[in-house]
Amino acid sequence: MSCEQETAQALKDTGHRLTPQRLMILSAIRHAKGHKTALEILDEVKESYPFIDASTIYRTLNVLKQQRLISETDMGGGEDQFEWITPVKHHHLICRTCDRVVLLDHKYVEALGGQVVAKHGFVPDIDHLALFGTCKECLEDSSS
Amino acid sequence: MSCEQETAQALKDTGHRLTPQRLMILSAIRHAKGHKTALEILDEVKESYPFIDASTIYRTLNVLKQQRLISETDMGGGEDQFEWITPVKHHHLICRTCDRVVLLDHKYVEALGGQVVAKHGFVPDIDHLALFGTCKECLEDSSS
DNA sequence: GTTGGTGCAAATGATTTGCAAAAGG
DNA sequence: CCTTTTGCAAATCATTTGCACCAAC
Repeated sequence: MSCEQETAQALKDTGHRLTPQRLMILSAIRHAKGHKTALEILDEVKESYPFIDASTIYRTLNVLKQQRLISETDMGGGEDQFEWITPVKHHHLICRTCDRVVLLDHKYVEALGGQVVAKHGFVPDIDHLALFGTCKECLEDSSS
Repeated sequence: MSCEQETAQALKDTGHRLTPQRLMILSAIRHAKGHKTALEILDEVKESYPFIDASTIYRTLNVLKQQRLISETDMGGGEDQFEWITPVKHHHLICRTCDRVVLLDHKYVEALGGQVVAKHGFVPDIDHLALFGTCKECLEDSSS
């Protein structure tokens, strides 16, 4: 069974329907390199189907989020970022000074997650963490 | 020098002015037990000074955030939470199922921060982290 | 058919902004 | 004085919602 079909089945199993709109939205998110905002997804789907409405995007995104097929992250800057959840997770270090974004390997975050489970029995869904701070370059600039 | 005066000086040093409105907003945040939303702060200040406007709250909050005197956290649910930054930091585990909020000691998060610095030279400002997931109780409920 | 989904338009609600008046230093 | 800050009103802008129609299953 292909990945697409698995997703389709997952939706059906939870009483949801498979519509062309949803398939287009799904495709837009899955084929994105990184994250996309709801409005970016809207624009992309509109290219092949101009009748799509923003409300359909938001409604579908909420369904996918509930199914934990996608993650939603507030990376600062108004619009939330949506991304397909993959087994290989990554996180972001966002510089408050220059807005640079540095990738953070999941293993560091995984360690935190493990401790949270051990200590509190709470299982965190850390699919996509965004940490704000100051990057190496800006630190060097400010100290010089 | 009292804490209040230190704050006042910090603002002055960066070219900001000390107005009664700012002092009231400052007081509302500092005396809050936990976090407060911008509109909650607005309501509180309005009790003693009804002419205060929401825009003043937002503008002041942004100034204080830039000075890193307060932290802003998206804890889900529309409005961001603002909180006075203290040396004793704490974090939250928020259950997606029952909305319960569990406190997380800073030491676990501190370890992650240390690794980020060591690996990337990036200094994260993890003043108030919010992790979403499933709490112990809800996990037990769902498995029974 | 029944239920869930869509498009449209209108509403919502937090946050922002332009501007003239007021006040801090 | 000069510049920042304020209050007010209006504007933004992402997201949500009510509703009639349509489409999955």
